[in-house]
Amino acid sequence: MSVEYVLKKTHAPSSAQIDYRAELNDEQYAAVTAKPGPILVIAGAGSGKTRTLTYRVAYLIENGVEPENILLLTFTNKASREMLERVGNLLPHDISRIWGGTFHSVANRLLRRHANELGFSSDFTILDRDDAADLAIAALKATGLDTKDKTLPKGAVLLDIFGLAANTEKSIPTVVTENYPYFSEIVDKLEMIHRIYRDRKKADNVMDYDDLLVYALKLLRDHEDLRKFYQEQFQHVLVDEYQDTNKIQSDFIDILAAYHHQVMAVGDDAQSIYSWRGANFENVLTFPERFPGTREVRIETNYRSTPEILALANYAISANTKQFPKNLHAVRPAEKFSKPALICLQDASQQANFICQRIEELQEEGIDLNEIAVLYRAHFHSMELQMEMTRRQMPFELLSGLRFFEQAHVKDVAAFLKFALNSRDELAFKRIAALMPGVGERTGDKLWQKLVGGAEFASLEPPAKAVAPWKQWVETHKQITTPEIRGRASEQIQIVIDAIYQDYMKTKFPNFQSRLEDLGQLRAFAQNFEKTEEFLAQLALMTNVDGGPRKEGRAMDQPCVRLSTIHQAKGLEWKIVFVIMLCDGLFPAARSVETLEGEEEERRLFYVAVTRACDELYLTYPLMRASASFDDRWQEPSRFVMNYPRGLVNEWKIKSAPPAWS
DNA sequence: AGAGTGGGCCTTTTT
DNA sequence: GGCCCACTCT
Repeated sequence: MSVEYVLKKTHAPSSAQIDYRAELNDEQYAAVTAKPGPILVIAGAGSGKTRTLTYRVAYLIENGVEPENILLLTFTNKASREMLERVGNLLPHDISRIWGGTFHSVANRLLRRHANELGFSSDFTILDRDDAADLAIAALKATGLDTKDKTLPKGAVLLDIFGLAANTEKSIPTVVTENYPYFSEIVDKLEMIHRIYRDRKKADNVMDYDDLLVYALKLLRDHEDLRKFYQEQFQHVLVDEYQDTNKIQSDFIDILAAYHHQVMAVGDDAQSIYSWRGANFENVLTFPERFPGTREVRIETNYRSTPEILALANYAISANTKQFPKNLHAVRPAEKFSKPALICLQDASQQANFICQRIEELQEEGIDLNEIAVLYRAHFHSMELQMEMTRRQMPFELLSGLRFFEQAHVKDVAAFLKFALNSRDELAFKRIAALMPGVGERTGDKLWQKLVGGAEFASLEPPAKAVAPWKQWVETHKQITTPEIRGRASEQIQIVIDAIYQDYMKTKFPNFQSRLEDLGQLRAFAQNFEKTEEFLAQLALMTNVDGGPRKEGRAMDQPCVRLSTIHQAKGLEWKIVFVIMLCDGLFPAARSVETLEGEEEERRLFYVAVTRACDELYLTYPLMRASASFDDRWQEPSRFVMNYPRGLVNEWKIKSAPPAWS
């Protein structure tokens, strides 16, 4: 395949400002300066994956590729922003024209331009998971099925089934057979619910997360002109975390790259942790088949961790049967105190105590709190630790749990804006309606039916109790849809707060002040957008990691410990890492170890966790999980920390604390 | 009939 | 802490 025009020399390479040879190792250099064509980079943990991608982008631009001809796909907005920032620091060029972002945000960008080709209008709104689950249940009800029937799946489960079908591009029956055999009796019903759910979204002009990918791909498949346009535009497609792509994402890449064939896919099969979302690391394996002439580069030098930490990581992952052979080696010298520590505690509160105490000691040694992270399998594993840190006034930031956007008050205010923008948004309408006294699900639905039946919004008749606030809503709605204000999200938010929402909040929430401050931040965030639909889309696609402001009783920018799920920690690193709650059944999760695939994915997750650590790694497990709502339960240590070879870890003895109830 | 409230039960991971 | 269900109140 000849693609001679790609490295056209509009800038002479001699003007290069970057000394690639000096700044990269041989493996990285080979990837960064590879000739045009498909490239597969197998990069181990901590080997400079981000660095390689960043320099590759810089290299392309220095060699005359225009920024808008580059598509850089990542898994999180944070990763995308960091990479683009680093490219910007390397080059004097204007890099804002690079197409960079998550699969979902790039799909969103395409769909905003071309939604009308698909029967949507370009101001469609995006459903978050809760909204989507509600709509799925509404679809179930619409089929006439009995919602009391316990054999029918709940909204979240429906969504999982539909989502897996979308992400793997399989039919509902296939997904049910392969992944949900216990629903095979009701597969017809599931298909019916799915059809209604899909039609409802279209009628309401809303899309769920999976739809962004589904419709973006459909757009390219069904419209030859658009397909050609974007295929020609994206001369270079670069993909981070390729091992976590699923069928629909890899098809999206393949179709966009079908003209230029210039894809750089970077990944590590050992870090594939999203199979439950349809991710299939065999995409890595089959890449060379799909892109003939693929050049393979392996980056196996780890710069991040001490050899002792890496030894543990390599030992842990070696138990997996399904993996590509790799030889990840450390460049850092062995250090005296860098052997991972394994610590057994009585229960979760003693564990929390130990961690806080150790962190305080580290602080005294001069370690910055920003250099410390505590990682766990599931958000609720961090509860006792959060309480202890709060008690000690130790500043921390939560990367897991509810996102900024998912908090009720943020969603409420956003609903006003959504409905103002898209009067077909049923969920937004019903959400606001339900804020009114005496209005619940039934009344909300009746009012919606009247509206759909052609009634004027202003002439709807709510129950007597709700008349006054309803009038206020009508008035507010008028204000935020005037031509001057429509589209200006920040002002709209202020109007909604002043006119109606503030009064509601005072009566509804005990922590009214703090929520009001949240909304102030929401307003500030909204000022970054020129159009309300851009603001709302970004809000829906944003995770709390990506800048959703969160405060746990601390000032902004104050150093703090990070508390994160391992999934959220992917791609990040800290000097000091604690991995907690290493109890069998919690990590690995009980439900995951029923199959070999499940157990191996948990082990990869453990591998990801330990490879986040640069200098010190602490593995802790409580013998008993005590919590307010559960009976105390004895726990077995995680299979991932049992039977280590001698010398791999230091087992710390903690003198037993007085029982929690004394 | 449908909105609001209190008690019991269980907790994966996310764009 | 959150969700669901059953019960009570309007």
